[in-house]
Amino acid sequence: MSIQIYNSFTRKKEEFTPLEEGKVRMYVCGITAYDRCHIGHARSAVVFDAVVRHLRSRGFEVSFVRNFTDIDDKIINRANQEGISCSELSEREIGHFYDDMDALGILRADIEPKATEHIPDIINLIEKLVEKGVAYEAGGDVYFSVENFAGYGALSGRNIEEMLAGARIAPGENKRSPGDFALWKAAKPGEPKWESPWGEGRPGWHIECSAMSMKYLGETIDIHGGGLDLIFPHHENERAQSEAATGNRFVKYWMHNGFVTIKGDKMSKSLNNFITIQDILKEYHPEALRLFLLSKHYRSPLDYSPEAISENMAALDRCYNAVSEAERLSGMNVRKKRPVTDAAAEAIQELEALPEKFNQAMDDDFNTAKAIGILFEAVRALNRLNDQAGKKPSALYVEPLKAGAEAVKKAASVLGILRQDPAAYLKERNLAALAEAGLDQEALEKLIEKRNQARREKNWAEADRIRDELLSKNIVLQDGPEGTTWSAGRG
RNA sequence: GGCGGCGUAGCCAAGUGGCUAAGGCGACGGUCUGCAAAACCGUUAUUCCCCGGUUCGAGUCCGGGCGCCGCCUCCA
Repeated sequence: MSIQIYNSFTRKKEEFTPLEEGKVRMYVCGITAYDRCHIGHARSAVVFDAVVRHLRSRGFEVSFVRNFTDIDDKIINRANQEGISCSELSEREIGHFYDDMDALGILRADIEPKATEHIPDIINLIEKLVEKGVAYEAGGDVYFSVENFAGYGALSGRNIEEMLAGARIAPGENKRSPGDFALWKAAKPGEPKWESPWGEGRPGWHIECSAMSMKYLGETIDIHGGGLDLIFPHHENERAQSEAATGNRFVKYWMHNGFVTIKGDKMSKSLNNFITIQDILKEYHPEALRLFLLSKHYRSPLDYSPEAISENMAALDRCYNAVSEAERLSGMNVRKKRPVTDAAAEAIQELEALPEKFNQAMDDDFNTAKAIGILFEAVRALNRLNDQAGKKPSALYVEPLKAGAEAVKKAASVLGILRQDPAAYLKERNLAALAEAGLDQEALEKLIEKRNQARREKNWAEADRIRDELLSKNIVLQDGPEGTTWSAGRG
């Protein structure tokens, strides 16, 4: 069974056949480093992270490039507002980007190039375009002439006439035609600038991705990704520049993720309805955010709400509990070798089928929603196995428990969840809840002992009072055969 | 106006022609427990926005409505 990818260019699912067998060249447009990242950025990052993880788990050698735009109008404006230099601003925001991405468990790209470090490559590419007659210099600017590139608009599904009808030339621009876009912008006073054959200036936005993609991955690459909003004009322009320069196809598969909406509207700076990754992570575990971002197919819109993240937190807890319990049970020293129950045998079979089913879902255009469903079914099977192994211990459960826990963790790792040691995850969560309740472990143990004393005396009212008091502080008590344990609630 | 997408249970969400419409959250019942919690088991959409059509057969294809959203300017 091959991998299918929805190609935005052809608007249908296609069988994925990389240019070179077993290898994948992939480029994803990174951030413009001028502000904190919001959930929309997180979605794009998490989606393409899952793509890379899955391709690698399927045995592909992936060369993954993600750029930083570190010179741009937005950066210049923001730096001026703050009274700092553009490089100070972009360095700071790249630092914030890494803080957020590391927390989310986003793998680093193999190469993470910055526009300002590739000015000579950009200038070379522009020169090539000027030589070929598809770009022209005007007043220190250089523009790409869209009318000289046949097929402009093919990616975004629009034709030149329509676009020209609506487009206008802004004051101060020296374009010949309203559809043309800047490859190089002449320096204005006080702006960062570089020497070029057309005088001092700086690169336009689109050209950097073409230059860096071609430099590190070659003239044609397998996958180029980004948010849906990049299709036009960014990717349309990238494609035009690159193919005009080389005469070859630029990208084999274009992939675009859908937006994060909030109350149904697109999250954006102008509507002022965005929420930053940093803010979410103050409230929620990063893996709960990841699970939420992967809970819907990557091309569909995804509506954000705090409740939605909470729901995923509950599901994540269940997964960690199951794996933790399986690991605990498999570590117990049991000598008896009584055969496993029928229910356990069924659960074992289900767990054995997990990798195949999971891969099938992911192979189908990275259907993470389906894959998560399959993972959760496996978690339920693992719990069933835990149940049986706990009730009637047998040495014959040890291997299936270990294998089951491993299979669940392996599948989860493609989604980038269950990355923590389960016991450590639960402990961390519990200690955080304890701190929030204003208790320390000793005080809690005392309360538990006090309650157990009451229980021995069958003073149920007092026992329940203590339990309810702790519950109101989000500490849940569980009475088991081996005594009373406690854990953080899901509040 | 042009182009594109979406409408599946209380909520979120998979499913694009055919066995019982995945899965999660929530709710309810059972096992366990002093009672609970966790876990497990069971129940929770005779039906997929509406109306027509194609077909032996449609949530899935076609036509027409209604509703929502996005792109067309910087945007993941």
